[in-house]
Amino acid sequence: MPRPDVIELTLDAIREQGGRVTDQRRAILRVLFEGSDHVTADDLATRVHEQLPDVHVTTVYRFLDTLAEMGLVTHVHLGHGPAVYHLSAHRHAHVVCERCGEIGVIDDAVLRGWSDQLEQGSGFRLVDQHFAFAGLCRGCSAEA
Amino acid sequence: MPRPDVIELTLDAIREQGGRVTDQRRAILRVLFEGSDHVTADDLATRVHEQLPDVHVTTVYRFLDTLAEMGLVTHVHLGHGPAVYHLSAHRHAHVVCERCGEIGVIDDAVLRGWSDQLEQGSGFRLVDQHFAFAGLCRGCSAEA
DNA sequence: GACCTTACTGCAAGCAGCTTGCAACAAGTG
DNA sequence: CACTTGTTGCAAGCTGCTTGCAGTAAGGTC
Repeated sequence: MPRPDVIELTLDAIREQGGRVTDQRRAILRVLFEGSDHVTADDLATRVHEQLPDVHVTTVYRFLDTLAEMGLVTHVHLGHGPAVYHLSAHRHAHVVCERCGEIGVIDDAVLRGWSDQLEQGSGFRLVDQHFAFAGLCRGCSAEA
Repeated sequence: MPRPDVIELTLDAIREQGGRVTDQRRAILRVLFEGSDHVTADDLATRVHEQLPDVHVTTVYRFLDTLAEMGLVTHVHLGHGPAVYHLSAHRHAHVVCERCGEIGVIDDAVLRGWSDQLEQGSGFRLVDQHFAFAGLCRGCSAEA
């Protein structure tokens, strides 16, 4: 359970920029802050429904958008299928096993190294990984 | 213009495995072999229409599938939006500029290096990049 | 060349994952 | 309490595919 204040602080920030605080938003934040990373919008809605059964997915998407604009959440595409959302604070690049779907984390320093290497070659820098890298986890690559 | 034989050879291979050769398939192959890399299924259909106006996108998707099973083509997701297809022979990992959409190529050796590095850490290997890496090209990263 | 099997095609419909338009609602301000 | 305007739920729309199905036609056989 997160300290309640992070939620209230976020809501204050929303109010400060002219936004409004609603039960729906409070509930969504609650799930976001207590929940695991890598939730889809649909997961979020389902979990919000335990507290507030009538919140529409549309509302979830729209609020996630708002939070994204505030820089609070980001989403990542792990492959085909829906995007997953997480707090920006937990930002990191992802590898997803193409076989079993296991998610791995790529260290920031490692990614920076790759980016530097790439930049020397083609001039591209790797950014803010919005799309996960495809891979094979240890188990699956042993099997294959 | 590709030598006509690559197309006919491919069609022979299709026949050999019990597939059938149709005008549609010949036209699609023509576009695939002469065309640039990074075409969407829709692009393909449009360009096929110049020769054969009634080919349905569904047909394109289905034939691309067949060709993929034969190992001849692969598709890559460059970001949001449709996937792009190319001959497997031209396979390579991609970086896409998040700002202007420019596409860069990642050298195979480089990718292998990254994969090895990652494997030592988390055990994941990078494979066959089905999803492009997000990045910024030299121009856009200078501007930003 | 006729015949027959069965792959292929086009069309319409379906589906996932969002996004948009809109009328009803309700935060927050004075 | 009234009023403004952000927020919500719902229905509909949109993109990028995928599926079901009836009709067409490759390609082997006689």
